[in-house]
Amino acid sequence: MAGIERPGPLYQQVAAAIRQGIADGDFPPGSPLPSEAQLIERYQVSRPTVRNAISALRSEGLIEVRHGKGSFVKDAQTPLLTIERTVTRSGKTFAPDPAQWQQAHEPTVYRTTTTDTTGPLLNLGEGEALFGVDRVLTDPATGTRALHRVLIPFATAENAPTLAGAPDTAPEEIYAALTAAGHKLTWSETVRARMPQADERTALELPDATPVIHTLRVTHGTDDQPLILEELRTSGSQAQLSYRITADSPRALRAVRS
Amino acid sequence: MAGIERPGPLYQQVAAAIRQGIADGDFPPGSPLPSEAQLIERYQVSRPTVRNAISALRSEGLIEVRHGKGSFVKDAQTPLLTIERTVTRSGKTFAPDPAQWQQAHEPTVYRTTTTDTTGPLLNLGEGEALFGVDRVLTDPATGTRALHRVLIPFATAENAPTLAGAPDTAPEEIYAALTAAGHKLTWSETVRARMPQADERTALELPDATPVIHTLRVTHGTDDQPLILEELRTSGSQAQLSYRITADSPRALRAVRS
DNA sequence: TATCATTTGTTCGTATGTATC
DNA sequence: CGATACATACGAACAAATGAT
Repeated sequence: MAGIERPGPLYQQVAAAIRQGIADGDFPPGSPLPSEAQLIERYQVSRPTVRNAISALRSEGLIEVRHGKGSFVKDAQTPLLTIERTVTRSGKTFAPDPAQWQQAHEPTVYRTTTTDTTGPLLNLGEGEALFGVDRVLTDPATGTRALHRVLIPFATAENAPTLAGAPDTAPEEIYAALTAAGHKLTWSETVRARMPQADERTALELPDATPVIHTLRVTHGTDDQPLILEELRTSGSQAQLSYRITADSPRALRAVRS
Repeated sequence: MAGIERPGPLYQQVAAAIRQGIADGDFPPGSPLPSEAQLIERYQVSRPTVRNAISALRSEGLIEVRHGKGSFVKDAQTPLLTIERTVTRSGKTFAPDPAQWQQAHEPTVYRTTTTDTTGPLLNLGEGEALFGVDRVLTDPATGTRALHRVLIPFATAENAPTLAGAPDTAPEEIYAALTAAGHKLTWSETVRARMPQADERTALELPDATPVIHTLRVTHGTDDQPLILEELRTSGSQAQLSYRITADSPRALRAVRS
């Protein structure tokens, strides 16, 4: 054994030794770890033990393993992209999300109905008709991807003539259309994090051990009536959300459940 | 082989079959999966293959494995706890976070200095002196835990007499003290998600495949001057954050980096 | 293009340790 | 205490990706 004496499972001892090596700068960010064969030799353990140790480090997000090449230390992941979630407005026009999103494809427009998740948020029963618009967004500067969805109840579309014909409008312009229809808009938003589903992992091109940030934003009009629902999913380690907050009098807080 | 013919690694086929069983309701939430020995028998594969499949499902957060007992289907985890991040005020008093936090221990008060993360947020150089206050919070209704940290620059404490003597004050009262000192407060907050460190996993009592939601909140006073920095870390699957947003004129957005 | 060495991925077999009931 | 279930550990072989020859 080479420098391993602490108690606990062998593979954890190996993992701890490698962790220490990373912390000590023996393996700087981006550099390769010793190969499995070398780790076997160095710590005098079997291959399953080495692989178990590497698996532990990978699920901590500390290293990245590439088939046929080796294991590499991830660089301390400062989020590359900041997504500003505060809504800004100049007169009657709303500023777009300052992230330089590009659409990977044309938006997908479809019809659907409320579910037990979306129904309560829109203050509708189950089975009510909705327009849905899905977009895959890309930030070309960082390569970060995001999935964006807008759900527009038929009732909302009917009251804002611009929307009924073209639900695949940018969110800023939906806001403007709703304002033009006489609404004074406010928003409520919830944020949660979870591990991605398999399809999300491929759609967002997520590496291992990367959680998904999931936001639900409800746009409220006059009398706090819910008008539309937006959903945004993106990488929790590549992107961060940003909010600006001002103190407000304690109106009845809308309870937002998901 | 029993119902497995798709291509790809064997363990992925087994994992897919179990996933399907969960989706089909063969294994309802909370119920145990067949034991390893039974899965070996059912799919006619070796023990490493079965364990590999189970490991994949575990890292997706689909199942939970308990030593000596078995593997259990996790119930679809709707966040149990909503943490309202909007600041509300009545006159000169600020309302506390409505989550029913209890302190697990007395707050830990210490002195520290700015780092390359905290310095820029507070608009200070590196090595500037700070008070630090750490708290472990618990929501008794759900058992959800959170780690809260307040960093108070000495310069801020000196200008708000109440703070200098007792930095371990509840955030609402810090806000009130800063308002009393003549500041009109605004806040900027960033949210990110990542996998927990080992110590966070134990402190927050996180199960496997659970990401951490990490927020950084800067309180700004007159002239957008940064006054204090708050940090909140909690489970991304047990808790969700909630924000209320009103459209604002496009002032210079404070770029918040972490 | 083809081949080869290196490196990680998958799969089998087997034995023993430890937690739960 | 014993039976069951998961955890750890060793050994061995072949597959697949990568990069260089």
